[in-house]
Amino acid sequence: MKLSTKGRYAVMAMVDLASTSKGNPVALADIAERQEISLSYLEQLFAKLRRGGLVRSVRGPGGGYLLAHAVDQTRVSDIIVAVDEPIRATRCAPGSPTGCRVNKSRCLTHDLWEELGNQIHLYLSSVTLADVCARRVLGTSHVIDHPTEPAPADPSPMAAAE
Amino acid sequence: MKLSTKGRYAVMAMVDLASTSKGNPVALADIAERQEISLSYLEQLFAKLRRGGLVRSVRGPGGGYLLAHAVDQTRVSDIIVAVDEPIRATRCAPGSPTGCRVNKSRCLTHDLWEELGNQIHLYLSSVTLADVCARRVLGTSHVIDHPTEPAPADPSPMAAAE
DNA sequence: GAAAAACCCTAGCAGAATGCTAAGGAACTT
DNA sequence: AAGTTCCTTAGCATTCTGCTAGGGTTTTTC
Repeated sequence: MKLSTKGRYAVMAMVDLASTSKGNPVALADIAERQEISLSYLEQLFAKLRRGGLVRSVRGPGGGYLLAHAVDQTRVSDIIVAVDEPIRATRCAPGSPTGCRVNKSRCLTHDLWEELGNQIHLYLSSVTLADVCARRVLGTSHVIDHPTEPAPADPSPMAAAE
Repeated sequence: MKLSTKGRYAVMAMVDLASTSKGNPVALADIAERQEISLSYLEQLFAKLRRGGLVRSVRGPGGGYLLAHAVDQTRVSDIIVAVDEPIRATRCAPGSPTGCRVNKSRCLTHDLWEELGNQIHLYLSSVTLADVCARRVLGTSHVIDHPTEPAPADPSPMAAAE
């Protein structure tokens, strides 16, 4: 899982598609204009989304793209996974626990990143296109409990993910 | 907040420092060798960590770096925030809700990314250096509840965060 | 059946970021 | 004073991102 801007563009386009299409195909050119994304770039993204089974295409005049599933069945995590290249195993191997054993502490951090990936996926799996369209996204930030003492007061409020 | 490999290197180095130092300064050259990171690159990272108030430095022979706070007071989120440049506001402004109003649906996704950033920060704030050293990282993946129907069975298990 | 509208595919490219090297300096200890 | 370590800046090769260019293929409509 790679959290890049590419995934953000794909989600923006899918939200546009979901909120524009009432069962009719939506032309990429329309999405490109509304979202201010280059048409050719969009075409590349939708090619991946189609291979991932998230959208269906209709060719010819009056054609365009359709959601393959209902809006409440299309999860944000699926979009990002479909669009972003899976992995670039620079140092550690992705899934293998024996992959990185150069040093103990490196393996320790490996566990941390893996769990972080789980957390991110967990959250993005809980949000569907229907949620984003209906603005049902904010307001459920509650603390993830963890087997350690609670952290002190936050000295540096973080910048947003963008 | 930017989740890059730079932050991973910094966390690796800080874990090494935490587990090596018993109140004594640790030379960067030692960390560089153990973690197989270029010394000069490490120096750049630790300059940022020092400016962020996460480590103290001792110059001269026998010198090196010390944690500024106890291991259970140093959170992973602080390390990443200190090392990664804060933001590259390509399209949307980071905190301002009025920043991106080119289109309705773009603002909708903006909320999504902001909440995702909160979730990531929340998790990384809950993990301290002490947790990583003691391998108290895995095993607490529970579902984040969300005001939507539960997603169907997962068709595509995700690759890890690395 | 031709024209037009849309999807489809590949190659490549400018700019930025990443990870790193190089070089020199400043401060501290012995 | 000499050595060890931190500290800073400049620059560079590689990779990724976002995009352009240019060509298809399929389908509908006239």
